[in-house]
Amino acid sequence: DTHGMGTVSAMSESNPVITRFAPSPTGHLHIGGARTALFCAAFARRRAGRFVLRIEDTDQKRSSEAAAAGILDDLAWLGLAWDDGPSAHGFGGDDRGVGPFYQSKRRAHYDRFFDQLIAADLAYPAFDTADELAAMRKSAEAEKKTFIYRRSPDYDRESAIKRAESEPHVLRFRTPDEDVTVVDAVLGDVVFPADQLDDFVIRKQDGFPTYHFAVVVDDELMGVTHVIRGQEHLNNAPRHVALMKALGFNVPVFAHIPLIFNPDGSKMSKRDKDKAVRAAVKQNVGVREALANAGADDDRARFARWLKDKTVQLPQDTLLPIADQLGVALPEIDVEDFRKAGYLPEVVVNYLALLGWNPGEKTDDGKDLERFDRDYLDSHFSFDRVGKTASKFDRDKLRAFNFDTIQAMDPAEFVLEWRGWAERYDPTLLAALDEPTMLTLAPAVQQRAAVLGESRLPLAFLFADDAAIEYDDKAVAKHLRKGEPSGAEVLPRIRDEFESMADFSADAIEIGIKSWCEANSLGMGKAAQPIRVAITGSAVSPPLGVSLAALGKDRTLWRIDRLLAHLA
RNA sequence: GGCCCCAUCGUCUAGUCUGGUUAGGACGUCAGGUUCUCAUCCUGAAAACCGGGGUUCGAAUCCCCGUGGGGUCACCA
Repeated sequence: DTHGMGTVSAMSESNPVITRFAPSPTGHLHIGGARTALFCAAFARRRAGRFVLRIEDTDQKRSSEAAAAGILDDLAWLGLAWDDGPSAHGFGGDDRGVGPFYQSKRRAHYDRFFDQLIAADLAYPAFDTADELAAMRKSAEAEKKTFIYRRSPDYDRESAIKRAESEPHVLRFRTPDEDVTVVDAVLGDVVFPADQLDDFVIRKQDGFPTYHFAVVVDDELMGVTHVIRGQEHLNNAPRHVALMKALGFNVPVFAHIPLIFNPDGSKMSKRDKDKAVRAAVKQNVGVREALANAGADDDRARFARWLKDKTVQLPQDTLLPIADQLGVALPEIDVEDFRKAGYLPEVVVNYLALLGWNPGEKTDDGKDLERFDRDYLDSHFSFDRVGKTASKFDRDKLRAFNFDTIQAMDPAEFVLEWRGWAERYDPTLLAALDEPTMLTLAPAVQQRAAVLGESRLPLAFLFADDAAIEYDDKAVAKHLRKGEPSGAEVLPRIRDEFESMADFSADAIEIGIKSWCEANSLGMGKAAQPIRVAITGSAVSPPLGVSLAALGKDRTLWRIDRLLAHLA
């Protein structure tokens, strides 16, 4: 089997592969969803097929246009180009005429197949209220049985159809009484016993199809050959297969990929951000009091409700400022979070690919191949190398990948990346540093920032007000007062050396300090550490050359003078 | 609870299909070393086959039973 597929029907071997990613637009793209999309895209590329993007917005209450746009943007940032789908970011379009790609605009298609099923008595109206359903579930539970909805034997079809003309109702699918086998490319054949399958709802009271129905119809109409999705959908697969058969559709190959969890084994969800802030707020009585008593009445009431009830979540625009105020780092959950933190898209893609898939190849020095790009993935991806076990998201490893990638860039390349990120997430930084300065700083930052969001950290001394440098007593004692000669004695002399320098570039400063030390038979540390205390207040800074060059001669001398005055 | 999926270092995993390895790599951790500080970088170390039966000359690998973890049981997707 040259394509690395375990179990594939003869049909799908010969027909072009069509995969699809079908998010529902209820928020940003989740990192797990991104991996699903990645596998969809990679598999389609590998088999020279098509990758379809479809927006599942049948839930009118929760879907939003803004969320859909955000997801498209997230996918584009990751470089996950879709062939068929909404036109955006230069991707998408409807070359095969299978659109539209928003389910809310596909009502006519669904209606057609609803009619077909009703006519064949494979679907029927049901009038149970939510309360009645709940009661049925409750009594089933009391008998320690699982509630399985089935049409009763004495259901009167004629009168039900008549009644449906005037009364609110849902449409349910008459599930055939037979076992269903799901052919899965990663899990193998999975058999679901007939008595587990219920007559599930396929059309809601508002006339919209349920997820199960829309998915099945759309996949058929869009020619989808491989359904790649998270393992949480495995239990939906038999429903879909039964529906497909009832409708006379082709049954695609499924590939249910393992789930991604938090390090503690809990589900990785947007709720984690809320949890992190809640924990911090509980710790900080001051902030809690302040928030409880500030803002509009509505805000305060909402905050009180949130504080009391763990199941209530604060909206993002309220949550984020509180997180900022408390200095809590929110866990990255959505693609946007990783982007904001300053991870590189190609790194995220690389790491995501490794979460559940691996090339099984060695590098030249005999290690497992772990670092690869999209081209590699697109030419090597297969389901038989997709694992079956859920994995925990290891941020340290992602960071390490990102760090290595940042370090491997040449400074110009890094600055381009850095500026692009800052433009979106840290405009102040961009305003404070011109491009030549960033280029000077680049090597120092590259070795100290695993993610772009940390690029400010090693540069804190640069952004500080010259007159606001606070001296660390221990550093002053050790590097200025102690020794023979003491730093206090060395500093004025090296200061004069700086003043006389015409070229105050990083290299010139580096060489200047070094040769001055040699000329005076002093170790580098003898000069370097007092200078560090002068410019940072502490004994820690990036290499002096780039630090002083970025600071500029005037500010450097000023800070040295200030320390000297402080010592006097 | 029913049904379904899964099980190798702390984590991601290679090895399992086609039984024979000192069970390999990466991240993290720890210990050394280089360096003007921090960081980088280099070297090294500790660290795993869930348990029990079976098959076999031989089991991480094949089979069975346990145990554990997870998913799912909506007019959400």
